[in-house]
Amino acid sequence: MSQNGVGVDLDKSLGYLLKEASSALRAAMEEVLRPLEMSVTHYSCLELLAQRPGLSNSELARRAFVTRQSMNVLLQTLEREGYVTRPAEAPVGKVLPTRLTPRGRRRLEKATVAVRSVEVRMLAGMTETEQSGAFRILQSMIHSLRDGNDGA
Amino acid sequence: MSQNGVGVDLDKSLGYLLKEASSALRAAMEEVLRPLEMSVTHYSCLELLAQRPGLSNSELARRAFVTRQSMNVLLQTLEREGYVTRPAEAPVGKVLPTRLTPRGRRRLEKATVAVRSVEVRMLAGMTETEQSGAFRILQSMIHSLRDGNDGA
DNA sequence: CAATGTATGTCAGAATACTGACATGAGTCA
DNA sequence: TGACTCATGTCAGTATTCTGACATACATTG
Repeated sequence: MSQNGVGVDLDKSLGYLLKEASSALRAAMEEVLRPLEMSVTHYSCLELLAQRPGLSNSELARRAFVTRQSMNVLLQTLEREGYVTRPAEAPVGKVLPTRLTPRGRRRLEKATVAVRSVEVRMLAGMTETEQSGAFRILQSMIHSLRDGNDGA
Repeated sequence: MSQNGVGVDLDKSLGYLLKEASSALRAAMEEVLRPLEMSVTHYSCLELLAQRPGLSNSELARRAFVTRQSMNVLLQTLEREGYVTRPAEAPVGKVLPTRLTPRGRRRLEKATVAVRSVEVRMLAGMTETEQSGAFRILQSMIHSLRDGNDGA
């Protein structure tokens, strides 16, 4: 109606839709995690550690899409509350491998169930074929975006 | 390798991939906008106003995926710097329709070109069919996630 | 072996976004 | 008309994340 032909056209932009979907997913996760008094970032960190025990602070940060400084303050909190442990001294270099405590594992279990329900809901109405199609397409986007990071 | 069968399996999770893609897109946008001294949120706001002149603060907030309080402080900044204008009094109700100034429009133009190049890069390697497939799939995810927001 | 480059953990301050709260205006309904 | 509900704009305080900076540890290279 009031399009001025500038060219991006948010209604048809895949980038905008990507942001919208990601935002909706985050909101849905926050909603089911709130009763457990856990934030999305907390959950991500614990889930990462369950699947890759011994991950370092920096590695966790990269995989949770935050800076290592942010992850560090999160880990300090989780450590103080007894959900994760880190050795006092680094076995090698400065890298401190982090692990879930039994308490952390218990805390994660409920959250995992809640979050899985969200993912199931998100996938509702999509066939197997569509799901693997979505998988490929998202990977393609990520790859293309990362490529030109330092390109002139 | 060290999968413990918990069930989510981030490597195969569409939710995780969605977050990864969204994060990569945001990083790419930040990179091309940095030389213009503009943040992604600034750009989003201006682009929204270009396509939908007269949008209110609350509407802008919803479409930029931030709270109306955050958008309000952003608008105050943009207004002070002369990129947007709002009437001193609301024509109807409390809603203040916001509009781009010529200066704001000029500022947006360069940013639009930069951001479009990112979107083009993201779409590289995808056929037309894949792009419309991605569009449908993302819309499906959004719809499914919004549905259960007030369920039990 | 020494120099350099890269990656890590961490502290401190700044920027950004959020939650809570309030008053105001419009719509609804009896 | 009056009570009620809802959405908006805005102020204030809180929380979260980021940027900048530093020391340390390993790998590479001459």
